[in-house]
Amino acid sequence: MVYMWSMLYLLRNDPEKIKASQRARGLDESLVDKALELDLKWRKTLTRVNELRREHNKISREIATLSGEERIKKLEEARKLAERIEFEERVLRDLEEERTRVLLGIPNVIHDSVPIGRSEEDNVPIRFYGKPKVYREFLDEFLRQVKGFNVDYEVIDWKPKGHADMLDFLGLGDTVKAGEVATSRFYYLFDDLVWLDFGLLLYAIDFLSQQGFRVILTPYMLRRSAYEGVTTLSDFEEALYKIDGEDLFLIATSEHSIAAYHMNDLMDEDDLPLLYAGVSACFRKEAGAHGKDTKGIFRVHQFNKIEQFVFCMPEESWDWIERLIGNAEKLWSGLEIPYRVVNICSGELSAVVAKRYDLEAWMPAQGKYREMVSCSNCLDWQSYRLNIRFQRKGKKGLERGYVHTLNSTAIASTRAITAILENYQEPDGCVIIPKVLRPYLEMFKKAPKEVIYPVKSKVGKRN
RNA sequence: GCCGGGGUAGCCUAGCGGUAAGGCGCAGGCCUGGAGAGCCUGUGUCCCUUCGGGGACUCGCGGGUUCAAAUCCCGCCCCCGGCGCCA
Repeated sequence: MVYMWSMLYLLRNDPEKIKASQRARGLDESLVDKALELDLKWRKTLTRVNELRREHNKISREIATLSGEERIKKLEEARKLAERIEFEERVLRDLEEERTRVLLGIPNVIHDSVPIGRSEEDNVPIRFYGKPKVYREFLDEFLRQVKGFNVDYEVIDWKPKGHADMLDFLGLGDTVKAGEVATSRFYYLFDDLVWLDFGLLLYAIDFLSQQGFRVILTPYMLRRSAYEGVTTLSDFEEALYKIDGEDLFLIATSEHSIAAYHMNDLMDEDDLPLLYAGVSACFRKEAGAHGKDTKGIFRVHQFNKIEQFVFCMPEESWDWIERLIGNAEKLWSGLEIPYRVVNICSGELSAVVAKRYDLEAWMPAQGKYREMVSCSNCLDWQSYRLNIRFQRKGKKGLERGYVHTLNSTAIASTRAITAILENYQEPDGCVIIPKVLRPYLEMFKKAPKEVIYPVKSKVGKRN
């Protein structure tokens, strides 16, 4: 069995598969032919260089045993050969760089089960949970999003407040002041919402640690060389904050620091899978999102997140993606928040990912299902770039290859809070606390236990 | 930040201008009633192959000197110890 980098393997053995993936993503498929040609040239050149080097090594070895005329003659010969080798090596290096550049630029090859499509509209819902509260005016919109599934729902005649309005109404959040001192998309949260934030995180790590996930706190910054292994170049401009004057980037998710944790590692098959429940703040520029979700805390530059991360054997990753989305569903059905799981279409997938499920919570005030969880199989896209390998006993001694990596949100705090503020909102604006979170609030004397009520701000500037 | 020591194959260790030595682990083979011990071979990356094998590369990373660099020179990264600073 061959376990080379899957992209190079496919290029040499099944280039049509890469082309089909490129087409499905709406990208240029001629890159594949270009890579194929470069690879062929590179291999030919390498063979030639190897022959020259062999000759040079032979002469060089002879020189050590010679003296006088003979030695001088061979020295001259070696010098000339070295010049030629230098030239050919430059050609080789250029070819290799170009081939690598093209290959690294090709997005992950999508899985057969990924729906072909261009936009959000082409994502395919596969499961629904819960009984959404649907405001009468959103009924058509809701039915459209249910796409023929038989989903039980409850029509309500009062319009829930949006989560942004709820921050003001409850007096527990301030995005205006945050905008003044930081920029927009930041927030101050107070009291009950802080307890709720922590409660959500604790709930998630308590659950995941019982599923065999190792709880892990990670660096909040990574150097570029590590970061290049986990994401695409465009993310460095669009998503990541850079520390001024230093080779450091704030992490957008602990997925990145966890993947990087095993950079250059070689794992025994017996050690896999490795399961991690990452705990971290996440920092995102949201550069391409002007005008979207500008109010409130749905889309922010900084939030807390519990992340599931798996390193596994290649043949197990398609099983693991189902288990990860399953874990996320257990957490969210535990919260009793209505959601649907969608299979993300080819055109919406990032380059890193071969397949992705999103878990989208029903948002009663928006009349929409909105993304809460993103669950992805990255195959060897990250592990190749980070050089994370496994070894196993094969027929001819040890076999080595690249592990597969997967990641999935468990709970991202601010988004989960928005979902709770809208789904657990009573007509009077109070918010019931999901039962499953209550144990994690019990331990704090001042934390809310059953209901979040509006408060008058002690600062008095707002409300 | 300063001074010293260090980074060698999966792990540990030698080598300090002449083409990576040794040990452990692991795999295969011999031996055995079986196991162990012992002995032999192999052990990273890549290319070519008529599938027998042949060859190149690899000593933290990147340059330089040389016919030849793990070894000498320059820059950078990381680890350990000490000093300084510090929650």
